[in-house]
Amino acid sequence: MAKTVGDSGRGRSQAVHRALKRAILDQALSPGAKLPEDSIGERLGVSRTLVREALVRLSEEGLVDLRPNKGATVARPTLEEGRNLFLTRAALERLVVETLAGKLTQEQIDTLSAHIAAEDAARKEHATSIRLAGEFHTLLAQMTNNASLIRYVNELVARSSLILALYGRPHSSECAVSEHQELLDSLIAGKAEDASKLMAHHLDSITTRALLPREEDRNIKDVLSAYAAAEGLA
Amino acid sequence: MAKTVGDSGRGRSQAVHRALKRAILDQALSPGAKLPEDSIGERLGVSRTLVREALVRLSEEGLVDLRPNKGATVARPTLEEGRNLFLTRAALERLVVETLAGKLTQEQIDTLSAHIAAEDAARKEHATSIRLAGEFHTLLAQMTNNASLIRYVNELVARSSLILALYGRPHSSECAVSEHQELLDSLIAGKAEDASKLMAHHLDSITTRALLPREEDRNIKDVLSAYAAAEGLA
DNA sequence: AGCGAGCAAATTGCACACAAAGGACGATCC
DNA sequence: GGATCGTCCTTTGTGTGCAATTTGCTCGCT
Repeated sequence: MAKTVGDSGRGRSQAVHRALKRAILDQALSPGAKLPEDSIGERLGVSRTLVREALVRLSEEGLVDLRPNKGATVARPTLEEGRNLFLTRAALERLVVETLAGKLTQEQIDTLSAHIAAEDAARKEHATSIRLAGEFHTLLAQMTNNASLIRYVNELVARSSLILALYGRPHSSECAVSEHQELLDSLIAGKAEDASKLMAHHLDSITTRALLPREEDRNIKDVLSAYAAAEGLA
Repeated sequence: MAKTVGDSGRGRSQAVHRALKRAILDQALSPGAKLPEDSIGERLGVSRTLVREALVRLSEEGLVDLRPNKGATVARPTLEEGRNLFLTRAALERLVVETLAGKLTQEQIDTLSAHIAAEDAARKEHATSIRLAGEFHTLLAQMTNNASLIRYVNELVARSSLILALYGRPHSSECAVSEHQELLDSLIAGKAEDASKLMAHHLDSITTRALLPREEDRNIKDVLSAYAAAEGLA
């Protein structure tokens, strides 16, 4: 394990954190997967101490579930949580666009345009395209210079990947590229209202069109309660 | 500092976390204060390991600054960050009231009314009154059943205490009790628009009326650069 | 005096060791 | 045959030791 001095500007636990985060977002580790401290540490060449620290951080970010004495697993949000999450996202991203409308510098505009082009180019590769779509949103957030806003949007976008991984329709293009373009146009034009509406619609359409329940995890309780009722139980 | 076995459903690091959080919010530890792992652990009767874990959590919550090799200090947000934070809060709490408008159960209404009464009663005690005012907002968030929303509002409310501790006008009543009452009335009446506006105004008035710069920490760099220029340095 | 090298104290970074909890498996007892 | 209990094994919880880094201070040099 390369331990070249500059491993990171900072402690190695950050490196572990990033590695795991990346793995999760890439779906190399799928929701529900166990994350034993030992094996991870071994694999990454660090002690459990550091892995543990990274796991704590990830759990604070909502990417990992940490259950006492039972260890860590990749988070497995419910569909309900997913919907709520997108609601929260909408609230925050609304603030993003309101802040940005009419205030983008040329440089920022270029950055965003380039990104949209990249999204368009990568349209075929499902995985890449999801990642890029997310990045567009974090990119926007970044431009607000509002630290807490940036942090939360980043976090929610990351978690959205999990949601989509679990409940996303197989081949839907979750973030229509054209919608990003329209949004950008509104922002440039300084039409805060329009941009706001577009963003709201954009996110809303994900929950209504792209998310759908999976058979295999209709809540066990729900399933059982139906059967229970049929049998006059509970 | 009760340390009775049942400390919490969970590990003792949670207890440490809560203890520190409480201490910070009570301003027993003021912004900028050093938080050495050793002394804290000693004082709380746990090892550095647990303290460390708690500190990591607190830093994720933004209550503590964690700098590599330099240890932890109670966070010291800038005024600018403070303003942005309230902007973010407004965006989220807007969602809270929109979600809740016209949907409160009688029980919830009672809870909120009782809380407002308590706020009114404690109006004299500055510290208590700040805490209660914050709790009103977290209470509202709680009622949305939206996990991420709840988490973020809690976090932001907590951080708001820090901001107010640093930049709050000495004797301003940061959250006018009457405003909470009005807000509740609108929510009960199901007037989402009104409630939304009230909340926005409520939070906005804090930033415009209650926050003011402090002399002693005009950004050190700014201050110094002025002096440096005067002296022909840098 | 002023300045910097270098030493010493305090603190963090990290790994490891041991204790305890949870779970799997098999023996035992109705 | 099935349920229950006990034992072993795996994984987590927590304390402690040692290395590394930072910081402040002293001392000698200019």
